[in-house]
Amino acid sequence: MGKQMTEMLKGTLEGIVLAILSLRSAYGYEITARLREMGFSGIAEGTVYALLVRVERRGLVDVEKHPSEKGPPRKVYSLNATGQEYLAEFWETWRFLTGRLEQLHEGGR
Amino acid sequence: MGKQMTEMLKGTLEGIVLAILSLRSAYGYEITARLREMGFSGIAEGTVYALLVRVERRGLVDVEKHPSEKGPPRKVYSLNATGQEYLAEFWETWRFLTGRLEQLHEGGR
DNA sequence: GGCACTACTATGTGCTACTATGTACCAGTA
DNA sequence: TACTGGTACATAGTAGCACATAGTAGTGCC
Repeated sequence: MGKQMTEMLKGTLEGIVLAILSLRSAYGYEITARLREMGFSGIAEGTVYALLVRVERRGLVDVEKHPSEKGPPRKVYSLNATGQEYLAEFWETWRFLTGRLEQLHEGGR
Repeated sequence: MGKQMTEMLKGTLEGIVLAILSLRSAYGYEITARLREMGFSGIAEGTVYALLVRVERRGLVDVEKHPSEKGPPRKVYSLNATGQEYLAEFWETWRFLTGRLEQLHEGGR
């Protein structure tokens, strides 16, 4: 991963994961895989799990344990009402930022 | 400042400041003021100065001292060739991120 | 038995933005 | 004179995040 991407992901990765969960429930390993499919090839597994622990502790997601055919049981996360509110705020903040940056980028030519 | 914004600015604020400098040279206090005009009302002065020290140390900007009518002399920063390359990378990384997030946002409805 | 894949957990590090505080210089004003 | 407010820069300490690394543990295949 580039250093720029690493820094830029701070703050946004959380929103990305919550957005993924808003589409449908998922477990950690699955989320990591989906991120890779999306092109975030360098995101460390540990990062995703740590993030999930955080959002769980903050009460943004609900958790259920499901047995897995392979390996240890899965912790399936789903976005709850608080999480949805938080995600809405995230999108607002994101829109503000993109607005300013587009402005700057266009001003540059 | 919202907590989300604070985290999201990590990695992007640097790009924003470099983008400002790519339009024209500026000094710290001026940059802070321009950020406030842009709507980033909560960005601390200290943050901007620390950031400028960083980018100077990394050789992304050139510095000149100019006397000021008021207060201590100004340190005027201007983006050099290395900085311009770095900024170009920043825009690429940014475009990648916005692409993925737009995709997610649209998939959400 | 060794390897690859699934699935989660834990520790320590580096980087960044924030808060808070301080220095210093000048202009206006009561 | 003393005080306030604006200009201009600097720094020490804190919190949060992504990373690297390592470990546990089960399954299936050759």
